[in-house]
Amino acid sequence: MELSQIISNCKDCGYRSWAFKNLSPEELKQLNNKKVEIFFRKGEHVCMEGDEISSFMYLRNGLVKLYKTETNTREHIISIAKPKDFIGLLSIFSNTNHIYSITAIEDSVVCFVDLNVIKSFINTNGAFALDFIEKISSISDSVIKTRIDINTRQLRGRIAYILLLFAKHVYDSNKFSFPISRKEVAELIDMSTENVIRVLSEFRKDKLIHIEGKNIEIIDIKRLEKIYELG
Amino acid sequence: MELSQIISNCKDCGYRSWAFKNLSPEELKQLNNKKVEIFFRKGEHVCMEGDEISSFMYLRNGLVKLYKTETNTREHIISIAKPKDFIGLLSIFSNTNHIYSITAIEDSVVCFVDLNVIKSFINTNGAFALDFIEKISSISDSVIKTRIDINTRQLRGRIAYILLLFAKHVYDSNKFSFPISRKEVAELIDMSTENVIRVLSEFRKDKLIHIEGKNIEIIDIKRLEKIYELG
DNA sequence: TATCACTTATGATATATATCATAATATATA
DNA sequence: TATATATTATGATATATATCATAAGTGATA
Repeated sequence: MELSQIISNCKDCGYRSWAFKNLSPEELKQLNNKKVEIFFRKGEHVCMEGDEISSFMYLRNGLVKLYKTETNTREHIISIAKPKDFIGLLSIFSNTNHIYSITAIEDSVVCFVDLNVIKSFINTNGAFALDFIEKISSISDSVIKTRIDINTRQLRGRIAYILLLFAKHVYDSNKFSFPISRKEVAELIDMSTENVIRVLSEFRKDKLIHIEGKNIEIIDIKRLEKIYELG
Repeated sequence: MELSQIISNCKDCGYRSWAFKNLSPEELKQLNNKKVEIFFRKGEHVCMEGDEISSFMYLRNGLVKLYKTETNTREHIISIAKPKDFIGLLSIFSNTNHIYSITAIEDSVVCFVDLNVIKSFINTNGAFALDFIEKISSISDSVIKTRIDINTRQLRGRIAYILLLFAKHVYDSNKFSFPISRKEVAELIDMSTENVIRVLSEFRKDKLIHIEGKNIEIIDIKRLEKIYELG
């Protein structure tokens, strides 16, 4: 694992107003002193299942996957986190060790904030605490919602879901490069790798999408949405 | 829906030390004034998808199911909540309206605490806020873990899971009365009603359990655990 | 460049699961 | 109590999905 630390200041961070708007200048200085910002190349581990929890992790840039290792050759991906997501989920507040592993699936920048600092802010700054609970609630709940959305659908609906997820919520474009392999898609939506490939081929034959290796273009989003809605 | 309000005092509540231990006597009085404790008979709705959120709901007694309505005849159960659980999940902090419905599956007592009072405690009482985040985190995360546990298993593993869940975590006994119908089990673990019944029959034939209507007794917990572990 | 491992691809087959059909039993309701 | 309705039960069949097998393409690396 290669770590390269980035030196930047919380008070100038574009996301400050979003996640840490209720901190005083003094608290921001504290935050800045107790955070490390680390660059991860695609494929590098951010943290591993079992590691001791010491930081609150915040994705500034890139894309990471949150997963559990099932067997030697298979993982189970719980979610894909985007910038502004708190990537450790809530277990960091109720466990001493990580119950998930996190790996960058694109070049990413993760902010590691000393968990004790966050806790002290919660303890002393009520406005921050309230805002903080709202933010973590929203992310945690959307993970639950996504799991249900996926598991109540069958294969074509799941693939449609993933395509729409990347197009709408990650890349904001109908044309994007798949950041994960077909095998990882399979691990994310609970199906076999072969069937992920097969359904993508079907979608191509049905002229719903263009595929060229990792590059995907959605060409009939209306019909794709219908497939998703029907399950 | 029949509501019967119960008059009891928070300061005498057996669960106070668990959920609200960091409140001052003054705050406890405030809590007491802004809470309603309601008795629900089995089958009665605690709240419905779409209802406006105004309370933080806490299960004192009984058992409730949290679910989304899929079609006229089918629901999707997200979780079964036990006493001490915050039954609204975290969406109550990030939404204005409930995204799940809640129904009692056993006679239950639910405490409704004005959400604004909880928020004001978070705002002004740091120790409470910290403890509170730990509690809601733990419940939210266990919902995610349960969903994964269920969906990575096949039918026999799922039924084993549910049986063990009720025996170990709900009733603390190998002998219990199933609080939900086979159809509801199916809705909870994403399988067809017929197959829930079928697998239960198989388990009976394999001498893993005794069944007599709703009454279940686990007679070979070791083998049941093995089936669960194998998936 | 040559070799190796991994990913994508597709067909054939096996397996898991859902659906349909029917009946017995239990539960609710008039 | 009688009747309707929902639940439990089981077999037969259809469908969805996984697994196995094979091959071509891709990327890493020595």
